Amino acid sequence: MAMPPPILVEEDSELRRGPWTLEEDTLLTHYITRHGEGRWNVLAKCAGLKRTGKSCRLRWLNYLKPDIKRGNLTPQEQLLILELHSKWGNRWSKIAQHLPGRTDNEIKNYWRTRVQKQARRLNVDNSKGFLEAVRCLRMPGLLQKVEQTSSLKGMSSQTSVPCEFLNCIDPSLSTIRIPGNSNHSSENSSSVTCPTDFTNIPEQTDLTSTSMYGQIVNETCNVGSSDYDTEGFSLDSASAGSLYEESNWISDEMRYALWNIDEMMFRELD
DNA sequence: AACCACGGCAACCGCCAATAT
DNA sequence: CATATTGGCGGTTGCCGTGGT
Repeated sequence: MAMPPPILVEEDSELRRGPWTLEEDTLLTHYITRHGEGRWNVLAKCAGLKRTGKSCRLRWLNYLKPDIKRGNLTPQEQLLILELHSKWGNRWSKIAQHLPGRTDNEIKNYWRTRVQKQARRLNVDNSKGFLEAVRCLRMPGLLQKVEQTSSLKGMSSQTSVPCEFLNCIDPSLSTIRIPGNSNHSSENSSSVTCPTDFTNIPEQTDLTSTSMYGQIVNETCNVGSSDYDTEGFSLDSASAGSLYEESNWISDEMRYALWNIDEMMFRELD
């Protein structure tokens, strides 16, 4: 494969920069497969790569590592990102620890390109107002979409999504009931269980069962060692919908923009 | 068909903390 | 203990594909 001309960097005579070639990827992958990762500067030299150790590390962690998950973020993952960002801010690596297979870079890009863009359109000075708006208005629609995807896949109607968002509707709310698919649901609604307290999320959260490879989890979702389960009272779909529609503290303009977010996020799933 | 604007994302940069010497 | 090196993180840049005109 023809390599693009290397960009000369001071001190190092021939360090390459820019997009990685297939040949470089192969070299890096084979080397790490045989020798493991770490000692990136040494690794770069030994692998025969004319790259900085940093560059190799980044390429491996963000692209080549076998367990990297590809494709659009699932609704569950999107919810989790919104939630964790509201809790931790721009701690991308920390947030990424809770989304198996997703990299901090990917989450950061998602946030900047999708979420912040909407914040700008809303003319909301970033975090608080916008996040509150997202929390209270996006939630029911997104939950419905989660339910739809699980229905389409013929899986259990019981879908779990961690959602402190619901606290903005009612702090004691942990379960929101949304319309179920009559094909597989014994009743007319199915429940989405959410933790009432998201502040105690364990450092190592395994959401593999909920989001890895696009699966929707049955029953409750395992977050760390404890299952989040129904606690408190339920909100039926009509109530959720009306809350969505009747949040009168928010402007029409903001509501419109938030609906656009729904469109944007849901389109990815269709 | 050509041009332009925009969005998404891979890759880089700069800083800082941890670790090695 | 001081300094150098390495690794990790968040912010930013720039390329490329796509859609609109």
